[in-house]
Amino acid sequence: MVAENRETKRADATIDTPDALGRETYSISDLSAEFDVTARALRFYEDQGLIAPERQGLSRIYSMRDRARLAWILRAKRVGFSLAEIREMIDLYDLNDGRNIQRRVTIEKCRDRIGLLKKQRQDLDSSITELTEFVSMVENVEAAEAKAA
Amino acid sequence: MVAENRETKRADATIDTPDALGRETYSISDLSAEFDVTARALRFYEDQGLIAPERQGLSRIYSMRDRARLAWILRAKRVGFSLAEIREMIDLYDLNDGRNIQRRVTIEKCRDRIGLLKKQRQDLDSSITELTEFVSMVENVEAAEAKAA
DNA sequence: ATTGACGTTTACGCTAACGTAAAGTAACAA
DNA sequence: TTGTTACTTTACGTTAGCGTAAACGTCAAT
Repeated sequence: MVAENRETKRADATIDTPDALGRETYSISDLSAEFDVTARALRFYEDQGLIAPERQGLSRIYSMRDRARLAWILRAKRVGFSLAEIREMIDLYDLNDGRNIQRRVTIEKCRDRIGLLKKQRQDLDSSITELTEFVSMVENVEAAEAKAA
Repeated sequence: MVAENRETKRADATIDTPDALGRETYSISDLSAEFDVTARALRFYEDQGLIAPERQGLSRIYSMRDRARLAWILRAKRVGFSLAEIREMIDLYDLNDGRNIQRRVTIEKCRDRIGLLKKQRQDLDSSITELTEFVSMVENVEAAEAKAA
């Protein structure tokens, strides 16, 4: 909408990242630029019931809440949740606002996920150390060869 | 091959997890049981060049090294690597054994991945705290309602 | 008035990572 | 000999997560 709001594109915008210009609404290309996802993806998320921006005619108008939710969605994606799972979680949050849900189920589902995530963190740590060690190994070989020359 | 080696199935077998019985070779169903993946998956990984067990006739015979490699592959999968990426990494390791590669490229690729992994770890931490907080919130609401009754 | 930038919907296409028969081989047991 | 069990190959099917036209609306600027 506004022509030049090119505030340096960043793929790492999170839920804690406020819009530098403090606007109240965003177009689809605003958000797709800011979060570095395609408009197609955003429409797809809407199809899947993950987000529901208002409309002005046909055009989508994203609120700040929508923007925060998108950030949340993308982070969930990055840690390996499927879109279906993400929608489930969103439903849990929402339903819990309305407090008409069996909480036991909610809690157990969450606990399971937390367990999985912690496992995943271990794997991640192992991979990081392993890759790091590999790199330094390669570097050492390099140093040794330089000395031999 | 051996009928009853049912050493309690565990999905968390890792590269550091030695076989409780210290065998030297494994059948495809041994490994698929131990790591809780299907035989189909193992054959698929072979198709993709991730692993290459020996043969006895047609049957696949997995060595301890193959088993370790599989554990490694599965861990890489759990942290979000695609099979193609995993094969690349394996190639890096292998080629570096033979030391006929441009190490600079290798190192930079690894550094990039490490960066990604660290980012992923942050996201993971955020998600864990967030989910944990959500759970305790739900529990508190529950407690409050119990008091109100 | 037409061009261009931005938006829309509908709908078919594509890749990854297997699932799932179908059909056969090889060894061992009753 | 006839099963049963464990293994094989070939090959088509499936799901997720979008990509990619096609075909059209809307507004501002030239």
